[in-house]
Parts: sequence; structure tokens; C-alpha cells
Amino acid sequence: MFFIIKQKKRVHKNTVIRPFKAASHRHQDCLDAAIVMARRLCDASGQRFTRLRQRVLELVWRSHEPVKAYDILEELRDEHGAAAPPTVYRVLDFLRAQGLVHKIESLNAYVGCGDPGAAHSGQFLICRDCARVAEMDDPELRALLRQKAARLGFEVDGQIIEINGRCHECLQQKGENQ
Amino acid sequence: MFFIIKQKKRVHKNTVIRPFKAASHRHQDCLDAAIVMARRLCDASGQRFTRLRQRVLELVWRSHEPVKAYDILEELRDEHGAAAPPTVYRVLDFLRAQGLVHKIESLNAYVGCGDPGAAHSGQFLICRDCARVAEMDDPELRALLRQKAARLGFEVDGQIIEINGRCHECLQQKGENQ
DNA sequence: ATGGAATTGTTATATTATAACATTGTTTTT
DNA sequence: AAAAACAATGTTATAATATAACAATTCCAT
Repeated sequence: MFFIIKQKKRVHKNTVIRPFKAASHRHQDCLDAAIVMARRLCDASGQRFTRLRQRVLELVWRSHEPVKAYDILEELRDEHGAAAPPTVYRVLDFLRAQGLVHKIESLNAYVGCGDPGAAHSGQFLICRDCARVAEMDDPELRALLRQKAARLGFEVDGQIIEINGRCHECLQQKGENQ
Repeated sequence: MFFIIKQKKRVHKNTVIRPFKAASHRHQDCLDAAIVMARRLCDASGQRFTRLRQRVLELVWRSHEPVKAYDILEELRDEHGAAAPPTVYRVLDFLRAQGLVHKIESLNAYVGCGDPGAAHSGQFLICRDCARVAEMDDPELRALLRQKAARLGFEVDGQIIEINGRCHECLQQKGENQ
């Protein structure tokens, strides 16, 4: 008797959560998507997605480069008079708690999360030429890390991974300039 | 014809560069070793291992917990009158450039490197109970990271890995207290 | 000993972040 | 609808981290 086992072709789960987008991409779409998702998530979890919170999230998503807290602050001041550091940091803390925003520790700056909802601490690729940031959330990487730590008897409950280097586009440009 | 291939037992290269030491360890030995290595390295590379630099390195190695720049500053002031932030930051920059000290980005704090000489940006395990830090430098981990990044066309030239969790000792204690 | 380079000192200020309490806004209860 | 309870934001002050710019000192090679 035979069992024909259909070998499931290993689906390559896409671990790229926030890719390096082509220069030509319609960034407004990124922004819109982020806001829609944020609203949905907040609704679902009973949190209030206030005007201020939305505005800060928009500012974080203004580009694919990490944004500094004090840059956000300055924008808010231009737009709406008041605003002091706690305003910004409180909102950033809120957005981080919801998984909508990540902090890049090595830059003291903030980026929008490409896949909020699935709580995670991603793995960031930081291009030193264009300053943009991509985000991965790779299970293999996480697993290996956990395994290596376990060898020392260490129990992982969070990881910060920030990789510096050059993105595809900048590498190409470098090639052209030679 | 046969070839007998002696399967080389995979030597498990020790990737732990700075372990969690038992509470009972003679810490003076850690400190002494660090200073000796530092002097040797500086001699070899024609750098000056001055009194100040040595003193700061000693302060960084005072324990296995990361040390804050301003704590070092305070110590220096107690000992020797003057001293201002630039003094400390300059020395820390020097020690980092020599690979003698690492900065833990997520803590804004500094730890001594367990294996200076071999230039590297290690992988840090940070215990959230006892605050101590261990350092690994695992080639597999580095390779996987590089490989995953390469899939996105990203060329890695440095990584920051800081893992939060609980060290072996603290896990054991937690067990006892239950 | 002297000129040049490296190191350290000094003063001022920039950058990043939080504490503590007051006010306003929103929801729930009555 | 008024009041109570809570969440969010405003406001003031200050803490914590880090660098710029220039002066003084120390060290080393000649």
C-alpha cells in the first residue's frame, strides 16, 4: 500500500516586513496603509486613535528614514502652536506599545512598523548611504539567536537587531559612479 | 577503491567571549586580564595606554554590568578633582576604537570587551534581573544575518545585537523562590 | 631643548528624555 | 443632563546623554 505524500513545497514565508521601496513608489500609499491599519488595530483593542496620535504616526511615516523625536516636535509646533517634549514622547510610547512604531536604538530615532498587529521586535537594515531603514522579522534568525543564547542558559525575551550597511539601490549607484 | 575520510569532529569553537561568571569568581582576575591585554594591544598598535585610559578601562571593568559615562565621570572627579564629560567620552571613544570597550546602545552604557584584538561587534546578552551582560561572537549567527540581508540585496558591514532576557543564575533563583 | 603631534583640560551648549502636576476631553454612571 | 471616573494632553522644569571649539599640557623624535 502506498501513501502518496504530497511534499508541500516549502512556502517561503516572506520575512520582509518593511522593504526598501523603489524610489518611484507612491509613498502616499505606504502612509495611507499605515493609518488604516493603525485605526483598525486601535479600534480592535479599545485604544483611542486620536488626532494627535494619528498626526505623529503620519510624521513618522513621512519617509522611510527614521525620524527624530525633536523633529516631530518641531513639526507639531509649526502646525498647532503648543507642544512640548512630553507630548511627543508620550505619543511615541503609545505607538510603540501598540506595535505601530519601532525605535532604532543606535540612532535614537523612530520608524513606522510595516506589520503592526503581529507583536514583534524586528530586525532592521539601516543603509548608511541613503539612511533608509528596512525591517525583517525572520523566524530562523530569531530561532538561532534563541538557541545560541540557550546554550549559555539564557532565556530570551526580546532582541534588538540593527544591521548597518548599504541597500541595493545605493550599491548599484556606487557601481555606476565608478 | 575506498577513501577513508576521517570525519573531523566538528570542533565547537567557543563563541562566548564574555560569559556570565559565577558569583564566586575572582573578579580581580577579570580586571587584571583586561588591563594586561589592553596594554599589549596598545603597545602593538603604537597607541598610548595612558594613566587616564587605564583608569577608565578599570572603571568599565569594575563589574560585569554596563557602566554609564556619567558614573565614570563622577568617579574620576572623586579621585582626581577635575574632569568633564569630554574627558570621559574621548577616552571611551578611544577604547571603543581599539575594540577594548563596547557600547550597549539600548542602555547608553559601556562594557569591557572580553576578546579585544579580534575586531568585532559582538552579540550581547543582557539579564534584566541582575543587569549583567555577556558577550558572544557567533560566526553562524553573523553568517545567517549576512545571508538574510543579502536576499534583499543589502550588504552588511556591521551589526548591533542586544538580547534581553534572563541569565542562568537568575532563572535558577527564580525557580527557588517559587 | 625644541618643534610638532597627541592627549587632556575647560567652557559652553546641543541632543535626548522624563518627572510632576494642571487642564481638558471622553465615557460611564446616575 | 450632571457628576464622577478615567484617559489624554498641556505645561513647566529638569535630568541624562553627548559634542563643539579652543586652550593648556604632555610626550616624543629629532
